[in-house]
Amino acid sequence: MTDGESSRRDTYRHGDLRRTLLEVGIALARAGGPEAVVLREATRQAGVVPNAAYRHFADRQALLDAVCSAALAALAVAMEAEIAGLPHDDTPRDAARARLRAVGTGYLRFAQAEPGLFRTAFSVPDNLAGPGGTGASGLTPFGLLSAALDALVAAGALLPARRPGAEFLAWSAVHGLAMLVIDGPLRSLDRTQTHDIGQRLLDMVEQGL
Amino acid sequence: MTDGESSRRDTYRHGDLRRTLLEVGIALARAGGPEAVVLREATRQAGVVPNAAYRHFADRQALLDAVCSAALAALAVAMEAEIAGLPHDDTPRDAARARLRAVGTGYLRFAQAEPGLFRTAFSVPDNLAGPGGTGASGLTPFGLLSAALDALVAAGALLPARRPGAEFLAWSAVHGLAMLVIDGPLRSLDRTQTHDIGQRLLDMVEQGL
DNA sequence: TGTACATCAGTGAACGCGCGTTCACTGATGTAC
DNA sequence: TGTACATCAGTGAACGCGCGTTCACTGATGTAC
Repeated sequence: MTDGESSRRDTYRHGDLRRTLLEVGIALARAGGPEAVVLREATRQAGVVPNAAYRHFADRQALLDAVCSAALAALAVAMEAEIAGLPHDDTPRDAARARLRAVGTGYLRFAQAEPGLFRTAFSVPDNLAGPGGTGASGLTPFGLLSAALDALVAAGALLPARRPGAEFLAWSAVHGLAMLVIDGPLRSLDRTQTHDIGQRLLDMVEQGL
Repeated sequence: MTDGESSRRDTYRHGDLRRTLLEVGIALARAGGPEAVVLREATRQAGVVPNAAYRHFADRQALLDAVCSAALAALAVAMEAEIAGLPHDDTPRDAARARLRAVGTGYLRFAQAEPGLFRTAFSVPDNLAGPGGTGASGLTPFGLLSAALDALVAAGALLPARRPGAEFLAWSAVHGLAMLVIDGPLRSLDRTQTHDIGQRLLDMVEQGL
């Protein structure tokens, strides 16, 4: 908890410790990835004694799960924002193609802008297709990808026979690039370069699907 | 150290503690990934007091680096083995295509067969393009991919204009699938299913490059 | 409107754990004579 | 071939660290009368 936040605390009761712990946990994940989400550090920053966390989370993993859901939600929001920025005057076919690209671009942008949260979002694999972490549309990142591919089929830009499992192909490509960019040998590239290679990758996916 | 190994130790001197620690370290990484490479556990299994490790490695990171190099080497060997199994009577064009596929297939097979080593290989990103971890050909995994792409250009199966940076596109796709399969939502798939989706992914790369 | 009381959020102290790492040491090895 | 000695690989003991988690507690809050 920052000084600004701790001044909120007029009594020895905190007020909304659960929310504060979650926010601090997200900040920790943002800065250092999932392994940085440490109970003692979270309570320290919340201005509270370590075991106070157990009033609100069963254990460390429960806090991490909550942070992980929040990270997935943030990713979904970033992807939705990318879609929202699209022009509306395209043909249905072009619009569907642009939407798939936007999904991929949003994913890559988020990974680069928030590597800690990105790594956290994928640290509890079960959450991926699971319930947690949706954006305004109510869809998970995976759901957004699936919907974009469905739209591609509906617009006649993807053969229905190629549809099954296509999310895993597209996802693999984009996820792999994200990993190489944030943790791997491409991490020294700047924004422009990664954007370019990202677009080439999305060309490859579009062409290859 | 196993009982078999400890019986080698006829004196209080170990003989080849460096090698033993490295081998134990590799076994730990195989079983639990990079975070399982723990100095105290390695010395325990080597039948030696914890600080004995410091005669052979500057610190824990130095041991991990060595294990990481070994993991990269094992990956390179797996990829080379996949290439070596290719038929020799193809046209140069088909042979070059098959070689790229073999590189990808070897990568995916290794990731699934040895997830712990695979994760360890990528835990010290600098090693990727760096000196450590080559196979019999003297090439790193990255080098094997580059060479396969060069051969594709030489055989006329890839436009030279598309060659620059192509390794990152191909690598992204395959690396992403590997991650989804070992840590992500595809980890419940069996060998056959992952092989199929892997081949579809390689189709996409071939088509899309 | 005022008082008695149950609830339960946060306290204070402590636990055991395993880790990486440092220190001064001992005693088997291999070399020089 | 035999002896003296320097080297240095492995020992034994200890350190400080930060972690997650458990325990019995206290005192502010909000509700029932």
